[in-house]
Amino acid sequence: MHQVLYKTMTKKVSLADIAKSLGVSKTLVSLVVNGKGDAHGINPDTQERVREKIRELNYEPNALARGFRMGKTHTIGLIVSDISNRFFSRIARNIEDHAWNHGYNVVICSTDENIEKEKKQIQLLRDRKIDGLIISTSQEDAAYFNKLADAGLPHVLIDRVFSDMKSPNVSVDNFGGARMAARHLLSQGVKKIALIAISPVHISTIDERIRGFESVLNEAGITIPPEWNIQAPFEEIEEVIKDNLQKFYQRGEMPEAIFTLNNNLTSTTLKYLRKLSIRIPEEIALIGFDDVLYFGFTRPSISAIEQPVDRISEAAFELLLKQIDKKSIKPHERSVFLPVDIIIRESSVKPLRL
Amino acid sequence: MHQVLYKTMTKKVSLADIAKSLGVSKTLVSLVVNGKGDAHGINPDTQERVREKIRELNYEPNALARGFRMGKTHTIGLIVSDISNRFFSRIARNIEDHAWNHGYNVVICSTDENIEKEKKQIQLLRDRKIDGLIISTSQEDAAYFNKLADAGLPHVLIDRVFSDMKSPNVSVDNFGGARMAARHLLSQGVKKIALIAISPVHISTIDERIRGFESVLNEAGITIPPEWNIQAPFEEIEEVIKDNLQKFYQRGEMPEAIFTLNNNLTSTTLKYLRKLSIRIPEEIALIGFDDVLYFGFTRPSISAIEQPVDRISEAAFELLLKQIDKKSIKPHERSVFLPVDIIIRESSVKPLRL
DNA sequence: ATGAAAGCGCTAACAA
DNA sequence: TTGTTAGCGCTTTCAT
Repeated sequence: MHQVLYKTMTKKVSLADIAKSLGVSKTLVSLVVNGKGDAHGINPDTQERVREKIRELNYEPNALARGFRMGKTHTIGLIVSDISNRFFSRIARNIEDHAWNHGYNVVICSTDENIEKEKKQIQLLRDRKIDGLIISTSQEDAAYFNKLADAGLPHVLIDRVFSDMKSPNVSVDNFGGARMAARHLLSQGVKKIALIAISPVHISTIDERIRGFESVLNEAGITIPPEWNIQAPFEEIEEVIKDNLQKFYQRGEMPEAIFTLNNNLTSTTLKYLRKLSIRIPEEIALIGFDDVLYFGFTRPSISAIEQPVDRISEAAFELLLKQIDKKSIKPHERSVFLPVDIIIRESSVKPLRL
Repeated sequence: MHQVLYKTMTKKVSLADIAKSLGVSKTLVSLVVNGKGDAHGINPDTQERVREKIRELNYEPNALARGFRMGKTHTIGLIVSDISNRFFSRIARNIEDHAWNHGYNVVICSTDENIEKEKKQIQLLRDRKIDGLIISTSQEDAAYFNKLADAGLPHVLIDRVFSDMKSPNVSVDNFGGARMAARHLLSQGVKKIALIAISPVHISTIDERIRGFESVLNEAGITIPPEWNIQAPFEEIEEVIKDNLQKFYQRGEMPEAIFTLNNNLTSTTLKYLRKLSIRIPEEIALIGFDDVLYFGFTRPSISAIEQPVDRISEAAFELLLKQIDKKSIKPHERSVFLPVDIIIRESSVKPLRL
């Protein structure tokens, strides 16, 4: 056995190896490796000898073994619908930074709004013993997460949340943001308004945005006709938007304004509006939920409801870390609710009719 | 000791637990858990009893322990300069999909082009025993990766590669793409051309794009004057572009065209060109390396060199998997080299001068 | 067809 | 100030 190792393999050097070659115990080495040497009153000389040997043998601690032993992987999961969506990639970036600053890695998963896939991903991450989870869920209710909470997995829901929920969560004022958009549109004198959402509508953000938007219209005595109340399944966004816009155009019955419920929808709508050479905002005004950098310098620039991505990420990570570190979260801190802003640009401002 | 566990903790159930409660051995349970029951000729009834118990006790295999024992984490690392850059978030998404299909998770790290940070990240991932690594490096030469190769860590370099390199890698024709851009610009009759790059220029993609672009200009007897050969450090892209564009504008000495070396640079340039109300393409034509969805429907739409993101990701993952699975990679497969396309849109087409 | 036992690399009681 | 030892949960020879 020994010979075999000896002969061929460049076996990784372990704690035991360096302990043996130094004639000390593994404990000792472990202590100095983890910087607990002084705290445990270990002879500075000995410590130096250990460090020397570590360098000499090129020892690399096996974090996996350590994690196994300590029940901690220093890895968190981030689950979103699509990491290539700018909103989520910015969140990912922010969370990654916070994680890095605290010695954590983050593994990302995209669900494509597929609930079964999402559950599988969560289960896999749990099996892999991640220390915590930040998730923008596609599920329909809080049941699954209440179970997660009971199971003691630190996690926080972001973006999409549920009202009756134990889990810490951070969300934005989707309802209020949508109301801002509606009021703004109304102030431009438009009455014929279309709305483009993704289905399933059970997703809290979408639901709230729809309700907020319609609430203002209703107050003004306006209803969105069914054919202008569009819902596109995640995989069919392109087709649905394209088809509907074309239909409007051909029939000559176009809305005066469109409210799109996320940045992806906004971009896609913009794309097909352009293809049809429909003038924005003259023929159709456009405003979307969720701002994206380029909206600011497109021609026309695109109005949007801006979400505080940095604050979302920061709050989420903080909430997660508290759970991981078993620090208490006061009830009123458990749900972080952030305001949004409306950024009015060219796309939604109707030219003055003199 | 036992009492303590017994009393309070809802200890996770382990293989041993279900083995004990069934009066069988851990081996047996392990075998059926891993679906090797039949192969080892284990009594179907026994197998069913085990499965039953697993359900009853809600047993969840500890993938961490398994990984520790087997020396495999089923996790790969993806290191890029910035995951929120659309180019990389698309790559991430693609790689994540491939990984998921093969039972792997991916942990992402953004380096901000910081070499020291990158090295720390790699080291951390190695300590965490990831099975492999896909990286768009910011390093200056292949030395580090040659060492990685020697150390036996499966990895593949993407996007940015080195010529003298052992590591499998996948890159695109940066040189050729830049030449296309240059030829196109020349065909529009422009002679006064500026180039905006990120520094450090040692990054292979940037270097190649610059060389490719200049080679065509040189052939046409054109040189880019130093003040139009702009290099922006990663953290100062905004400022540098803004300042330079302003300078051109104020002095009234503007180039007729600008070539930007990545999508971020293109967007930022576009942004400040607009702020200065400089007309594109009439006053300044613009073409960038790396295409982004919205370039297609901006007004004007933006010309760009398009990279085959899907193929990059696919090739990279395949190359990585082969290494992880210890399958041989033929020498000629070790470097995947992909073509790029030029997409000519409005921003780079000069109006006819009659 | 099933079981015993060793061991992956590390940490933490407990001893000395 | 340092060492002994017992696991963490799993897989895998090698026995039976």
